[in-house]
Amino acid sequence: MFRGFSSVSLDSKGRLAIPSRFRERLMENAGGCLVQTLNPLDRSLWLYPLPEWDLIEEKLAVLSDFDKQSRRAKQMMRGYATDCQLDSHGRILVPAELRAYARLDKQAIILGQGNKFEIWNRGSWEEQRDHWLGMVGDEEGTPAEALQSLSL
Amino acid sequence: MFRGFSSVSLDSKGRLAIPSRFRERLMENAGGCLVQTLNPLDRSLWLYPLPEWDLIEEKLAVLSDFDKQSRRAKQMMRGYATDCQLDSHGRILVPAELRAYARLDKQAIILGQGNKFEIWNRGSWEEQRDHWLGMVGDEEGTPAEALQSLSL
DNA sequence: AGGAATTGTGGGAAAAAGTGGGTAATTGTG
DNA sequence: CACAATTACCCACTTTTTCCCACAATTCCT
Repeated sequence: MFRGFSSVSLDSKGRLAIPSRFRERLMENAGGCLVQTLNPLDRSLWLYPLPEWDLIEEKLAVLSDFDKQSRRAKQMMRGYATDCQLDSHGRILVPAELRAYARLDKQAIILGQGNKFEIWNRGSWEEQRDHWLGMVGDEEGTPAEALQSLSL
Repeated sequence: MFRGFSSVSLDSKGRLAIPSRFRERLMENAGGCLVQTLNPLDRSLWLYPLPEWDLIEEKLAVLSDFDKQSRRAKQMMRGYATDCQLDSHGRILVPAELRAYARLDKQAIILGQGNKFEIWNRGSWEEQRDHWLGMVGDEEGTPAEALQSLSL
C-alpha cells in the first residue's frame, strides 16, 4: 500500500518525478507501467500501477450504461486513462489535457493513497487541507465523524 | 502500551531521539519501523509502530470515497503518513512538512499515548496543558464531564 | 568519587534523488 | 512527403538524504 506525501515539481515538458521510495515496488509489480486518469471527485489526478488499473477497469465495465451517473463516471475515468511509463530517472510524463484538468503548474504534490497515488496542484491541496483541518479542529462545527470511526 | 513524557530536541536536520526506554520494544514489535502522521485534532504529530499503523490503514481503506468527509480523512491521514526507521542512535527523521504542521522547533515533547506517541512543540504543549488544566479547575467554566465518568 | 557504559547531540562526506535541458526519434497534420 | 509538435533518451548539475564518526552529557556501577 502506498502512503505518504511528496512535494514534486513538473518541469516545462510536463514531467513529474515519482518519489524514489515507490519506484522499486512499481518496477516489480507493474514493470514501471502506470495509468493516469482524472479524479472525478476532486480536481486532481489518479495514478495507478497497471495491475491495479485493470481491476478498476473491470469494475467500470459492469456499470450500467443506462444510469447517467455511472455512464459519466465510466466515460471520464476510461476516457482520460493514459498509459505511461517510468523513464530512466523514475519520472512520468503528464499529458497536457490532464495537467489542465488538475490545474497543475510547477509545484505539485503527490500523495500515496493505498492502491494508487493522487497528484494535486500544490495550492489546491493546501487549500483543501486547511479547510479540512479547520473543520476538524472547530469545536462548534460538525465533528469529523469519519475520524471517530477510526479509534485513532 | 506506551506512556510517559519526555523532553527531546530536534537538531538542524530534523532528527529526533526516541527515549531509550521505548527502543527495545520498538525494535522487537516493529523492527524499528514507524509511521508518523499529523494529528488532525491538535497541531501535533502521531507516531505509530508500523503494526499499529496497519490497523489504522485497514480502517481507512474501507471508508467511502464518495462521502467528502470520509474522503478527506483518508487523504489527510494516509497522505501525510510517513514511514521512518530508528537510525543507529535511536533517532527518527521528521519530514519538513510535518515539522511545519506541528510547528516543531528545537524543543519538543514526546508523549506516550497507548498504541502511539504524540510529538508536540514544547511551547504549544505547555499552552494546551495549562489551558486545559485551567478549564478543569474553573468551577464556572464547563466542567470536564468526560472526567466525571472515570472514577479516577 | 571515579571510571565505564549508555544516551543525547551535532556535523562532515558520500551517495542518492530531484531537476533541467539538449538532441534525436516519433507522431500527427497539412 | 515535408513540416511542426510532441515524446523519448541522454547527460549534467543541484539539492537532499543517508551513513558514519566524534564528542558531550548523563547514568550506572564499583
